[in-house]
Order: sequence, then structure tokens, then C-alpha cells
Amino acid sequence: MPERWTQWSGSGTEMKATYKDVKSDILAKIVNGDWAPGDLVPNEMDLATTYGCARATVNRAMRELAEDGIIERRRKAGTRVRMTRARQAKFDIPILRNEIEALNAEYRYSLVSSEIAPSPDWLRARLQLSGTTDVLHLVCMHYADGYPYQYEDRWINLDALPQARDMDFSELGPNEWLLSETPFSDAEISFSAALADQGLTDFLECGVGDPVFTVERSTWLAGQAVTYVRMSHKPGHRMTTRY
Amino acid sequence: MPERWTQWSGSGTEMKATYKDVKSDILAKIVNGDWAPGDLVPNEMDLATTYGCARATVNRAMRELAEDGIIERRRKAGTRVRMTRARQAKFDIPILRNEIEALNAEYRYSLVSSEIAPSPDWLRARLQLSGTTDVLHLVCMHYADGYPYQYEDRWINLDALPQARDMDFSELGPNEWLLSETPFSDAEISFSAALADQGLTDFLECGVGDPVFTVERSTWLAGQAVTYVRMSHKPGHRMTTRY
DNA sequence: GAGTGGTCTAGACCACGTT
DNA sequence: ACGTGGTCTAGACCACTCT
Repeated sequence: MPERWTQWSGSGTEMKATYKDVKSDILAKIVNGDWAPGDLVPNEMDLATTYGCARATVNRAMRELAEDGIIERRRKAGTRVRMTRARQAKFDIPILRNEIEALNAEYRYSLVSSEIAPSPDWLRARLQLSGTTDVLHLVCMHYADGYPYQYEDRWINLDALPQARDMDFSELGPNEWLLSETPFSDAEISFSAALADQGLTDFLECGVGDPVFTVERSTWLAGQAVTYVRMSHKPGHRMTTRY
Repeated sequence: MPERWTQWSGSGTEMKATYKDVKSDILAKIVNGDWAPGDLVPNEMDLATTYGCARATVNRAMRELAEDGIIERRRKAGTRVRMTRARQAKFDIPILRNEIEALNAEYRYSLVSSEIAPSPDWLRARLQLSGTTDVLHLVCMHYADGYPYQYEDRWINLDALPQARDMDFSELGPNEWLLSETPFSDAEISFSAALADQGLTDFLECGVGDPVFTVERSTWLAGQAVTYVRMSHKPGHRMTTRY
């Protein structure tokens, strides 16, 4: 019984390879260096024969490896091990309430200010707004066990969400409300470091000049700008993920 | 000719739906609010009938929607529209050289220092190293058009990569070398904001107390710690993505 | 032109989890 | 027990792109 594909749990038995078997076996070959970056991988029909499964099974394994950035596929040219692995990190952006409660801390929300005004120029530019539109400007604080956790500076396009004009955000945070209003959207998110200015220090209970991890997010729904938010985190905040 | 699934490019023709048709049509229903968060979505067999395609085609569409965090699937319980969309952002972590050259800037690398020493305690803890191991400590600078772009503080586990002991990193940066040595790995990455200290200001040509966007990454290969790196970026640096 | 991946089918069996 | 999604098959046709 020829076994060209070593080390998978079913080797030595009569079991057929699943797409996960194929995927992890090929991944192992690449990790071990049997197949080096740039190398041509056998085509799907040959691999199907090797693993004793249908071509569709191999196809799924290879498709996922390609999605993971491990290999590169092109019709006719075949499949190659990527020269430099595409390193991509995926962050889950949780609802703040859930993030804080996951830390076994008590979540508290507080509305600092709320006002309606014509959109300032910098916001029009950032959200690609055309003409004059009224926006709702909200400032909110989020606390974990009573300690400041995040300062939220949010602007909502009232043309896109007129129902926000009469909403009362003193109890429900705009983030959770927006999630219930807009089930899906495109977004641009960016991370940076900023200094705590006088306005921030009062709310985050930190010193002027402390470094503040900042997340900005702009959101569109069906091509129309919905909201821009700048979230400033307490000193020492980290955002972590594995990949 | 019944058309239960409105608005896809092939509607009104005799064409059969592809998995992309099914995916985008279902997504449209969710965006429009036809199917609200929490709603039960028809099962795969019914959808296959509706769209006039095989169940496998519907399955692929639904599987991808689940991967994208739009819906939630459970055997027997069926498929539901997610209550709160899982917001996840995917960042591409490019090779620094490519990132800088994509900005039409000239990339330059410089080795600041290189020394071999026993692993300090904090590093052993962070990388879960057992016992005493020698590590290679490198400090490097990366420039774009001659301006400081990133300060790299890297530690390499010489037990995992003994060949690094004799490498000359004065020309080739450790990042690019590691990528060619380890085609695949697990990693933990985290973002935070820090203050420029005296050591950083000289290299980044900034002032003491400037906010510095910091990325840290720890890497493992087959369960063994390979490297830890802290990358400090020039003031004003942003990391952006869409999702 | 020809080889490769991309997709679809109609059917089948299985794993899981709700009932 | 039974309904749902998860996966596999053997075959087919198509789309891309390299030579």
C-alpha cells in the first residue's frame, strides 16, 4: 500500500482523506520545507489520486489554503507555494459591552454631550459628503468597573439616519443602537497613537501627554456615509489577536 | 415564471444561479431588512428549489456568508441572521520594504546593533521559553526616502534558529530573512500606543514624549518560540483597512 | 491549443443537536 | 427520532491563460 502522504491521523488505515486531512497534510509539507516557497504543487487530479479522494475534495483544501495566503493558484499555470507568506491578521471588533463583560467587569455607559449641527468641513471630507448635511455629534464614556475604559466621539449623518435626530442616547449607546439599525455596512478602520489633550484627561482620568491608543471608524451603508467615530482608550490599552 | 428572488443580474433569464448569485441575493435580503437579525433563514433544500440550483451551490453560498460573520449556522437548529454582525477587520501585514515602495518611496535598511546574550526574564515569560536559552538581540532602522519610518527591536531564539547565530544582518533585515527561513508560523500580534523615550527619539528623529504607534509580534513554529519583535513607528503613523 | 483551476450537479451518507 | 447542515463523489462543462 503506497503511502506518499505521510503523517495524517488516518495513515495506515483504509480511511479516505477528508478535505481537512488533505489541507493539513499539504500544510505540513510546506512547513517542513518539503515544498519550498515558489515550488509548483501537483495539480488537483494528481493530488486526488495520491490521497485517494475526489478532485472536489482536493479543490476545497487548496481553495482554503489559498484563502489563508499559503499558496497561490492560477489557471493553467498551476499552484505554487507563496514566496512570502501573506501575513494577515484578523481582528474581531466586539461590542464594547461584551468586551468589558468578558473581562468580568461591570459595564457602564454615560452620555456626555449631544448636539445637532451642520457637518464641519473635515468631516465632510472624511466621509465624502456632498453638500450641507446636519450631523448629530455625540460624546460618550464607557467604564469598566467604574474606571474609564473608552472615550467615544461620534458623528452621525442625519441624512442617512434621520431617525437618530429624535433618539435618546442617554441610556442606550449609539454603537449598540446603530448595530440594530444597520445590519450590514462597509467600513474603514484605522489605528494610531495620539496624546491625551486637556479634553481627554478629564474623562479618561489620565495625565496630559499620556499616550492614547486610538481607533477611528467610518461606516457606509449602500454607498452613503452613516457615521464616523473616534475611540480613545485608557492608557496602556492593547489590542491583541492571533493568526 | 415565478421569481421569488428579486434583483440579481440574471433574473428574468433562464440562467441558473451561481453560488455568487445566491450569496449576493441573500446578502441583499439581509441588508434590505427583508430578513432581520435573529430571523430563521430557509433551509438549504428549500433555497436550492427557490434558486433552481443544487444544494451544494446553496451550501457554498451559505458557508461563505457564515465565514463572513453575516449568518450563524447550527445543525438541526437551522440558519439565522446574526443578531449583531460580527465585525472583524482583516489587516494585511506587508513586508516593510513593499509597504514603503508602494508609497513610491525609497526603502533603506540599517542595522543598529547586534548581540548575543542569555534570554532576559521578561522575554522568557512572553515567549514561554523553558530553561536558559541564548537569544540574538537586534536593533534595526527602516527608512522611507531617508526619513525614519520604523524602529525594530527584535529578539531571536537561537535554540529554534541556530543558523541565525552566524548570519550577517547588516545588509538583509531579519524580517525578510525570517520569512525565507520559516514559511509558516503561528503568531500573536498586538497594537498599542507608547511614548517615545530617549532611546527612540534619536532614531525616529522625534521629541521625547511623542506618541508612538507600536506593534508587537511573537512567533512560534511548531510550538517552539522563534522570535519576538517590537516595532515603533514614526509619529503620526496610521494603520488602515477596509472591511 | 491545451492544461489548469473554478464551478455545478444529483445523489448519498454522516454528525450533530434539538426535540 | 429526526431535521439540519457538513461533507464526499464521479462526472461534467466552463474560463482563464500560458505556450
